[in-house]
Amino acid sequence: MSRESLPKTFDFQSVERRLYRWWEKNGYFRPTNDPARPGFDPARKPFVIAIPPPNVTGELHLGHAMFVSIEDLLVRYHRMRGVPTLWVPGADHAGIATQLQVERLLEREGTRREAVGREKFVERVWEWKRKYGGIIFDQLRRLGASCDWERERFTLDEGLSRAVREAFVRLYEKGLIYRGPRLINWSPGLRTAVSDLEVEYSEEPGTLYHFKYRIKGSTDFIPVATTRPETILGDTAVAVHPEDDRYKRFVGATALVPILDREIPVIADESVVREFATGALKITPGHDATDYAVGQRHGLQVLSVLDEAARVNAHGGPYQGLDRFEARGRLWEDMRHAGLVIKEEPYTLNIPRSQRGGEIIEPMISTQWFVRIQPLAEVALAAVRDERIRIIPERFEKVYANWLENIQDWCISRQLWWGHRIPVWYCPQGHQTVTRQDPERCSTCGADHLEQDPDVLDTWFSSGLWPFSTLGWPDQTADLAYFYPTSVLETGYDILFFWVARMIMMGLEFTGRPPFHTVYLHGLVRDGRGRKMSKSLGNVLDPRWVMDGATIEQIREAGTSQEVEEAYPKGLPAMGTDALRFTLLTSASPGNDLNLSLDRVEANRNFANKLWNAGRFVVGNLAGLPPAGSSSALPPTPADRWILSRLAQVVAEATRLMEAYQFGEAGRQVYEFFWGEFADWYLEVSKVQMAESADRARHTARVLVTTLDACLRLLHPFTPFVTEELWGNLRRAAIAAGDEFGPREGWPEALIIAPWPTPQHSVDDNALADFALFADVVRAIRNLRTERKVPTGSRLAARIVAGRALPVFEAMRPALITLAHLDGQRLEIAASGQDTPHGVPLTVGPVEVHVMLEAAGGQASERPRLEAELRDVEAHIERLEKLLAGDFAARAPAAIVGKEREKLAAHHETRARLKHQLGE
RNA sequence: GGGCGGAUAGCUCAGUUGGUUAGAGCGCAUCUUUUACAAAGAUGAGGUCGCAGGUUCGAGUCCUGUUCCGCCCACCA
Repeated sequence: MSRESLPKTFDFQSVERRLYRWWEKNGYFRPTNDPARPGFDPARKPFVIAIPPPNVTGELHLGHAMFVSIEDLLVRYHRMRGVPTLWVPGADHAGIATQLQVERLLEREGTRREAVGREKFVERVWEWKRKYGGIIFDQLRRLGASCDWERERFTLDEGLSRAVREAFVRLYEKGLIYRGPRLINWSPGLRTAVSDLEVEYSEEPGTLYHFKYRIKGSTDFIPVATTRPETILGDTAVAVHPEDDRYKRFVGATALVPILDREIPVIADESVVREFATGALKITPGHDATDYAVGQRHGLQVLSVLDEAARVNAHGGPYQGLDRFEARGRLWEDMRHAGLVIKEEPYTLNIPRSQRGGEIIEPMISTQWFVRIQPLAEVALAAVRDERIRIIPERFEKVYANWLENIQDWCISRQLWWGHRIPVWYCPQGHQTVTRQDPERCSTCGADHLEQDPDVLDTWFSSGLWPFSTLGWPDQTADLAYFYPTSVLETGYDILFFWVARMIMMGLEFTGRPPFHTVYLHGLVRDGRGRKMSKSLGNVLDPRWVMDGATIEQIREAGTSQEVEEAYPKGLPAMGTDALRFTLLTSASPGNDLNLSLDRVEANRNFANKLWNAGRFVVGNLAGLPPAGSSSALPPTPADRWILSRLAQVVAEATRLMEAYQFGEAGRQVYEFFWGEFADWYLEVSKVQMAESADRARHTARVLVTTLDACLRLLHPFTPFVTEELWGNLRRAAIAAGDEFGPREGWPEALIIAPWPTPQHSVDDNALADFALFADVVRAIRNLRTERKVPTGSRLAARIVAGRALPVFEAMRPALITLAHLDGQRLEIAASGQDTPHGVPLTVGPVEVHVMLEAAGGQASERPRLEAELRDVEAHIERLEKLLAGDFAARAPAAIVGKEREKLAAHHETRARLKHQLGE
């Protein structure tokens, strides 16, 4: 009956949502040991992951699919190992990204944020967040993320805002936060400062402008080159190398800024590269980082010539009000007329662009808040160096160290409205008041007219607190005491500096402990040809299409590449969450980018279906099982011993690999075992065994249940849905079939909380060898059938000279007949051959097989094949004998040498067989 | 300029303490719709593991050099 109740293909579409709701409703995502609940045991060590909080503006993409797959795998694995497990979900308010969304909304309404006003605007953003902020969580659920949703957090919620405030005040009080004018990266479009990390440099063709810097009171000039002529307006020195014979006589002279005729000094500085361009350098401390450093060394004036929209300001004289690029052109033309232009040459520029939107960033002097990062960086560096934190893959430890060793102070203020307002108040005297509670009066002079700093904090400031702020910090909550530090921090290597390093710094600073002991970094998901997925390339693959399918119209509408269209002209078939997860988990290795191929996802969809059907077979057989006969104690068959030995090996190996963070290999091993050994071989043999007798059937069913159950458990962290659904059916069928089919400790209520398997049987090496030989014989006969084009339906007679493997072949006789399509009436199995060999001779190691092909050619035609085999074997023998005669036998480990000796012995045996068959 | 990664079958990729006949999926060829599964089964073809040296009894795996591709960091205008 249940055979009929299970559909032929796995209908993941309907199953996935149902199971997720069921898991969540039953509370399986909550930690089994919870400080808030009765029976709490503080001594049990939990496994904890803080989710990398997606942006509230987020749309599900393959990066999410990747992190959910890996983190959910870890979480499910530890949960099954019986460890109290917590995965804290949440979202990031994502300052700029979210503010832009709402600004765009206002634009459509025909207004702007400045017109709406700060308070109203922020309210609009909250409104927007309430409306769309939850969508990303539904999408994470779709991927199977088993987070504890009752602990969901948001970087801008009340508790986390308090944490941010506390962190800021503490750093301020320690003198690690300061405010001041510095050269920072300015985004003229967004009108805010951004951090060094938010700037990307892109090589672009441009021009190097050569011109004359006139010397005051002389007709002499110094030739200077620049890529940005408009910055001439802000020059406050001309620098030459102190030992440059061409120019050193000018040092100390006064130069005249072109057009403006402002007087500036000529200085000498070692940093000037004599060989580059003209060998003389104009210094613009107000708009160039290098020049800023030179200016600091020489006490030069710092002149800002651009306003916040990157237009020339009053210092620019006649160019005031012009956009920087327009000013560039005008100034250069004016200089040409003034005879100051030498030449223009094509030059490749390294242009700083905003990571968001790509607009050109202008280095500018601006008063901002900074974190003095050195002391924090040193502690963070030590934590990795002394292995309190381990990074996987290891090579990123060097990248991490290199960054922290050369780190610059962190600009944390942003001129935005959406975010954590900087908790600093100014009185009319300009005193700063920084407190945990909003102050009434100035802490210095007592003035009661205070104004709060208008800026907000960099989003990463709050994310840096994430592992502990989500657990209640700064309050010493029970959650914080029990679940902190977290265990593994898993994320993409692209935010190692942005997020991981800052969490480590902040965690150590505020809690005195590393926020996690392991950092696992995954690579970026790229398209099938290795390109970054981007809207402009039109190669973005939406994970929802992969899971649920997409029509060709949907794909075209999203502007996805030809590639997908060509491969799937009728649209993408639905392939399910499990297939996507398994693909991401098994085809990627840590820290390496993955070119996702849809073929692979499809193959794994087929794997899910394979699981489903093999499971269906086992479940169906349980339902139709005959009642037990008189003698229920039967010895296991060679096939039973083999599969249970292999299962024990696979369980041990998969567990070892999971512990070693080699998830992909663990998944692949179980895949190979399930499909290539259990389904392809044991299942086929089991059909024969089930038909033998009632007792044998029940016995075989137990092996089937044991193996399937273990495989489903091993695979559950990878493919949670198909395994849970199947396991539920298996459980029901097994319970109905009798106690003997259950695990000794009974069936748990759900796979998600079932214990991770441990090896239940010892590995029987003889059983492994016996079955390998059996399978080789079957393959050899099948091969012959194909080679000789024997019709599928016809059965062949055969004679097998099994030697010492006789008992195995006798025991496997019925399976041999079925799998090799032999004629049972005319199959002879003997220990040794007495007669002249007849039929087509095959040699499988120590076993000699003669297959009777009535219609086929004579025995003579077999000579070439047998001779070829003999040559092959003799080559092996020669190689091995040479190997064993050399230093190898003396120097290699005994076990390795022994293995080679065994191989040699087997080859000798084969050679004897072949010679015998050739009549020698 | 410094650092890192990749280069393995036609394609996409595995291959973690070096073990001697290198694996998978897709694709390809031939056969099969046999009651778990055609999203399948059976059989097969296909690789001097980028190149050159070295260490070792033994190298895809370790070392050195080198070529191509990609990434990160960096104050030569």
